[in-house]
Amino acid sequence: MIPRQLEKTYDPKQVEERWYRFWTERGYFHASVDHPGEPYSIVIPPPNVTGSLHIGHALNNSLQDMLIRWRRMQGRNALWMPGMDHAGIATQNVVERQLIAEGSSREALGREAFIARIWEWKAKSGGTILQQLKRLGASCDWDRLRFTMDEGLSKAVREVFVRLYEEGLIYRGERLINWCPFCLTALSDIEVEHEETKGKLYHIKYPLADDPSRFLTVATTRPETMLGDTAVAVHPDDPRYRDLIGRNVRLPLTSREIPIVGDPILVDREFGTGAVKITPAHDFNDFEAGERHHLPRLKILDPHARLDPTGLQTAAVEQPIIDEVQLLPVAMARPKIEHALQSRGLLVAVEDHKMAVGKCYRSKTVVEPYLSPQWFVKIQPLADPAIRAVEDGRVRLIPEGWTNNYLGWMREIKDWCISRQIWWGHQIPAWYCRSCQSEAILPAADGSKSFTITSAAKPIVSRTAPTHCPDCGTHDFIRDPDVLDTWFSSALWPFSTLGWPDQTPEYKTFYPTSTLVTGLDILFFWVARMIMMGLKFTGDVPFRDVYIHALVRDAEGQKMSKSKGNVIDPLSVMDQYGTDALRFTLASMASPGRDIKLTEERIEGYRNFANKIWNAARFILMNLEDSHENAPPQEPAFADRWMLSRLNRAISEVNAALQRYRFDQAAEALYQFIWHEYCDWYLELIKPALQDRQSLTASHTRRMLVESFETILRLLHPFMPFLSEEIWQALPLKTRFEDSLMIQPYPRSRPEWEDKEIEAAFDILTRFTTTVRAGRSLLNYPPGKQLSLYGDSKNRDTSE
RNA sequence: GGGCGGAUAGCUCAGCCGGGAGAGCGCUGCCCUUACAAGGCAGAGGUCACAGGUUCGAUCCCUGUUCCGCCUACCA
Repeated sequence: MIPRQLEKTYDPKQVEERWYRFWTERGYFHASVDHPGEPYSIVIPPPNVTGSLHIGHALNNSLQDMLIRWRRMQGRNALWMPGMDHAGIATQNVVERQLIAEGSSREALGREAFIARIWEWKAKSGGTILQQLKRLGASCDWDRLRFTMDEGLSKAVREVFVRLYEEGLIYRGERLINWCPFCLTALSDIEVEHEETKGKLYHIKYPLADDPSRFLTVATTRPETMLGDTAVAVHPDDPRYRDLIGRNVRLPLTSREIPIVGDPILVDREFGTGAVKITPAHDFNDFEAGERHHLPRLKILDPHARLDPTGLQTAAVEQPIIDEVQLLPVAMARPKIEHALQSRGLLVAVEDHKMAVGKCYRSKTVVEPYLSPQWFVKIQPLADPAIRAVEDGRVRLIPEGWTNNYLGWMREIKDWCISRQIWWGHQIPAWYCRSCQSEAILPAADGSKSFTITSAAKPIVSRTAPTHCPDCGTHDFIRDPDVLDTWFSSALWPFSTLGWPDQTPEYKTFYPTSTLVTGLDILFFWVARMIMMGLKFTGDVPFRDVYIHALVRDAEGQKMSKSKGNVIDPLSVMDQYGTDALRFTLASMASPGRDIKLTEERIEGYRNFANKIWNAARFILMNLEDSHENAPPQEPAFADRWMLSRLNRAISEVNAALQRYRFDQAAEALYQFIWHEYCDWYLELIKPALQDRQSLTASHTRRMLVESFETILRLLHPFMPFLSEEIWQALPLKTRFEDSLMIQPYPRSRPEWEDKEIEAAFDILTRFTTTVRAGRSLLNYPPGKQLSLYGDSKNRDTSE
């Protein structure tokens, strides 16, 4: 049976799929609640159902798999919980685009049929990423695969929503929110990406109502919104304007007069002209100022961010102006307004101005502040415990440098807008009685079947559809059409996937989870909210450690994106260099505090490393005898003792590094030891001893070779699972071990292997011995002190 | 505007508690030495961004400057 004939170069294609199937068929990935080991659990950051594997996923999931495989080999009851996210807007957009290509639309289909269509799509082409994760070697417990729209998870969502509502931590109200005019839905603050943009600052003269010869000049970046102004603010202590407070200005282009108010919060005397227009319905600051001064809110934009004719009428805009700008998108209306002001001599100046423009993180459309009835989570009562949990170390952020970021953000956190005006997602469990709330339920302006539920409507929030109205007893309801922010269900992920709200054995065993591995980009979207929800509903933190890894960038340090054409596709990397090479590369580059600039050369280098190991295996297999080795134990030779001492050091370093999430250091230690110590020196040094195959020395050396190499393979396995398994299976160890490397014990450091004297002697020798060949004669001396290397099986490093 | 991180060999980066300047790739020279040319051996290559300070001694600690990147923010 041995030596086995192996090819000169390692060919991952021959290997990977075979072993992955082997592992799954034997159920090695399955974590049982009955397992005697101490639980170790990780929930996967659920990839979008629309997603396909990009390099960031590859990094994120490789690291998780390393942790899981390491812990599993240590004897822990290791669960890696896999799943997918329904990804509300992203998924809806995908299917909607298909419909449009077919000449249809979601409106034409209607809500139910549209949702059915998405499920259909999901069944057919959703979740390709899961197959790709398998190629990566991910040892997830696939039996437990969850989806955020599962019945179980939906139940958790309803439970949380209803309980928060009943406690007054969820409310509905008309507020100014971030609105995407393309997606036609509300967004939360963190779904808006700010981008520095060159804009203009327009200085506009507003004539005083009682003295048209005098003007107040305001500065604005958005002149078109002036049509919705309901006041002008100045600083109450500003001597230039103090006397004007309380008087009115005539708002140009309209027939309205609006008051001049004093507002020290809104107005910075130094900026612009020291006078600010107030447009409460279309600007966040102005909204708040409007509340302070009890100003009306005039909404002049429609949901598409076009000038709304009805709104303009209400705002008493002059008819010729209405005719000119109605139904124009804001960007097109702006020059018209600018021109109108200019022709009346009211435009004093236009200067360049830098500003941050908010864009939708999905569609990249410019986001509008928009007044509409929405649902909110009152966040402060949830944030406080989440702040404390990090402050007192119950949740540890790694690297800890992010802790301050987290705390800073959490202390400034604002209420979370959780309603979205889309169809795909968890529909809000709120109903309205048609008979007693009829005044608050308005038919939609566009004449469609839909309707608008004003903020005055009184919702009935319930886990299931209500049977009768508690107020009037009738049973004619409409359900709130909104769905929840995708991140609402994600926030429950660590416990909803384990069966909560039921007290399942899985929940009791694996919650709180041990480690969360995530990128910085979703620290606030996701991590912070999981901590808040976890503490609120389970009374415990959702995870102990949060390992935050870097972003993967291209060789120029640019964020990878399809539009830039600079993506490194992990799938083609795996095709070309093998999964193990990719995994090892990502591990080696995962040093904290720096983004990863991935280059193909680096991957190639670790492909070579895999090949090096492969050839070391060939060398060992070529030297083995067909018969079993039955030589009596003998003390190891000088070279053996040196190698064992170094191996022991590598074992310590790898374990310590993994313990601290220093994947880069673990990879470095493995690389150094295996290549430059084990291969470059040890394998060379023992060659003479192997020459006389019949000799006792050769027999002992062979045994030492197999033993040490087997340990190396176990040490390597979390990083290069496929290669290590392939080689391990070829080694003649079956009589002693079970059938897969991945359930073998992970090496632990063995103090009796440490031998500082030998190491020092070796260092001195190699300083004067420039070639391996010369070193050989010196180092292959007979053994010095006795070492019980083989011992009996009890002494193996199998014990926990 | 506030905060964080980075600047070390041609390139990509590592350097944990202050004392040796390192790795991979690339480059040069010699080797198909019976595991591996995706390899071996030998080598060249650095004012550790800049300016001060602390110290017997600074890539490392402190201050400031410059340049990059990221996060965050309502200056109209």
